Amino acid sequence: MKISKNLLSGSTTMLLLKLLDNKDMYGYEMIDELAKRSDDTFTLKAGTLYPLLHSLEKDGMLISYEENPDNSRVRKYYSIHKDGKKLLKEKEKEWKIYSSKINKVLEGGVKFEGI
Amino acid sequence: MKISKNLLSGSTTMLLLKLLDNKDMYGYEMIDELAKRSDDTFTLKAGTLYPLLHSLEKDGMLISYEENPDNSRVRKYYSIHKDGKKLLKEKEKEWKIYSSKINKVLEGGVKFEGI
DNA sequence: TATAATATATAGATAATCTATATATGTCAA
DNA sequence: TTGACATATATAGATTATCTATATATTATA
Repeated sequence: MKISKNLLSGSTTMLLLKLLDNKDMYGYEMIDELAKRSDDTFTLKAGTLYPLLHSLEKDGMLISYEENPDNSRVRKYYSIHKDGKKLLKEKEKEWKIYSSKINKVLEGGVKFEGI
Repeated sequence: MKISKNLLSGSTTMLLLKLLDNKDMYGYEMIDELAKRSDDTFTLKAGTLYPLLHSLEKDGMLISYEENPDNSRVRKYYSIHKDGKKLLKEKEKEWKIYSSKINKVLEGGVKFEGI
């Protein structure tokens, strides 16, 4: 099932930060890794990713550096910074609240598991 | 915690259909009921709600009628239609997939409870 | 009678996706 | 070696769902 783009809207930053919380990655790798980890549910477009990475770097959440670890082509790697880790924690907390409240409404006011 | 608007984006239609799946309501009542059921997490603005109701009615998901059951003022009630119920089922299915995949990514690839 | 809450409505702003396009490198088959 | 394709990064403009701001009218309350 294709997930509508506006449902994904708002969680993309959290997902990217989560990927980078595990290890440094370059842009294209993040697209592949996110698709892999989500069983092809989240297939981010390059036109979405790169501007988002630039803005996260501009805001001090990420730091980028160029490298070619396999001696092929130079790739632009991103590393999560201190503020990025803090933002990730906030986004995860927000997600837990948001999803539990959605589930509560769907259950007709009955409290769902978790939270 | 205030939930950022773009995280809510895309689930508003599902939530409104869910409310109307329980009983007919008028616009302002939906805002109150959604806030109540979500512990004030989802506080929809009138400027968001009314255009959305109009578009859902235009698409045949809802039917509206005017009534004043308490003999005070006339209110515009909305009733969920057949296509609206179908759309609600789809949206709920999409939500379950979406949320489980987000949780899977957050758990680092480990499967979460449910789904 | 004035003020606030209720109720509906619409125009325009904002923001996060998307598509489309551009450019360049690396791989592989003909 | 040349062409085609996948990889990789980038940006401009379109789309869309929310928001804010504003308008209008009714009802309740001080």
